[in-house]
Amino acid sequence: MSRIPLFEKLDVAPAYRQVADAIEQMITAGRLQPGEWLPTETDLSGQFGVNRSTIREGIRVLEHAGLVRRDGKRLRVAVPHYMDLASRASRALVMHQVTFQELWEVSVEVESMSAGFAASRIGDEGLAALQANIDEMRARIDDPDSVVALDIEFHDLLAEASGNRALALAREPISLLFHPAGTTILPRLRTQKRILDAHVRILDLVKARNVAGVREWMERHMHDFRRGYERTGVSMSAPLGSAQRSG
Amino acid sequence: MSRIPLFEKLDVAPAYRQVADAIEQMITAGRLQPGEWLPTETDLSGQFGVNRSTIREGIRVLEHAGLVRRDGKRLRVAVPHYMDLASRASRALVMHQVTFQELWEVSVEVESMSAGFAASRIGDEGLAALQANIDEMRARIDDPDSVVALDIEFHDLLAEASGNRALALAREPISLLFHPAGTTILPRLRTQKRILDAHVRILDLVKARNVAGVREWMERHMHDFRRGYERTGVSMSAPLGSAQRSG
DNA sequence: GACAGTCCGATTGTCGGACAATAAGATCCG
DNA sequence: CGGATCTTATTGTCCGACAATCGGACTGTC
Repeated sequence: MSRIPLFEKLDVAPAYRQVADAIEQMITAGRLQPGEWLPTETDLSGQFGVNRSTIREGIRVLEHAGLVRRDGKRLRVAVPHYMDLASRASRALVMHQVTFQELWEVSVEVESMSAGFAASRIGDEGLAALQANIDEMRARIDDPDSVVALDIEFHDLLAEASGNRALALAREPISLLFHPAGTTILPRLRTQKRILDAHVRILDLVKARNVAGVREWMERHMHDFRRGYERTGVSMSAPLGSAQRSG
Repeated sequence: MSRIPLFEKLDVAPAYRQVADAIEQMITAGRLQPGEWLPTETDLSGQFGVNRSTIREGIRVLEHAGLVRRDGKRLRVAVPHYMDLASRASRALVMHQVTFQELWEVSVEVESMSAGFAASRIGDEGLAALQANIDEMRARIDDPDSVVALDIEFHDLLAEASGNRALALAREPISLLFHPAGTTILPRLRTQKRILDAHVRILDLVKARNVAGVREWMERHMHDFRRGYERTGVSMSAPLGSAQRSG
């Protein structure tokens, strides 16, 4: 059945894809700097020698990939922010029927890592932001939705303060998926106070630059979350999204 | 200047985006199952009441996002594989001028995690694949390019064997960026033998289901890599991609 | 019956031209 | 000089068209 291929599979990419690839390469090669204006569609149509419709199809791709952004009417080159990718990544995870077990396993260590780096590198603004987050959570302690949102924000702030963008990128899709999980758990269990206490403690340890301590407490905090999840009765090994339909 | 807004900012998204969103939502809501055929462009054009060109622009977006795939001529719904996203994620990292330091920091723990899970869950096929990888590396030990590729494959295999897709997704963009790093290091340092030995050892520990041991060795292996990188003289805190232009 | 060759319809990829809406730039006016 | 007005460039969308190509039916041969 499978012979040694004599010829390479010749790839005749449609024109719109070639257009997208060409522009993309131009950008990644640095010949089009972020912030620069992209030529107009008519212009590109002339340069590539293809119809404007074809150009448009190509541009749509780049636009959605976050490589070019619409500023007013015209297009300019942009650096894609992770967030654009994260949402698609988490959708992929849901479609692959990833379980909460998998999600949580990774999160324990990733959040611990993130908190650890933050403890060693955080600056004054970072500390202030975390403090503000805690204050607000204390004020809204009775509103489960707010608490969930602030909980996630707390972790996001830590990740930001970690000063490691590779880490931020890696954890973002996972973080996104914790939101629906949180909203299903909290209202049922009313463990808001417990979350707040953990955050206070973690912030204290971050302030003290206690890397080992903050990592330990973060792990404890995550285990807490897991226990909460289990107590709702939703199976840890059920695919995500089965219990969490976000409207 | 800024009054209390009387009306919400009504979001008049262009038609092609509405088309893309509508189809995307149809898919994520499960009303279009993966594998199903998508209606033809003319058909969609009729259903949405917009021109076919507009439909096409919308479809391009989904296609590039990996949500629909071209099977022969027509389009069918697909589950996006991480790999589609990973390449874009790593490009984002490069454009954000992430440093090797950041990359490595995360990798130490992520690879350790991945190896640890693999040790506790790997099956016979997984072990066989790792063994095959090692055998091949031994055979090609004198070809630096092959060794780099096999090195990365070894780590990818471990991640796959970890049985955690969230982890696989998170580490993939990082893994991709290690490839150029590896190709710059290895030919200069000739540490192929050292890599091979580490892999052998790691596989042994995985076989022995020794989670703690495998994690420790993986960390050692990663520190080795870091030392190699440092010895090339390239700064750990220089942005990725400055030294590593992949043709 | 298996197989290759041929024909036909459906579908995509691409094209050219067109027009309304609107943002950006230029111009005029106080 | 600042603000209102006019122009122009550019995008978003449409229409209609055609060649290329794929899938499937149909046919003839062995």
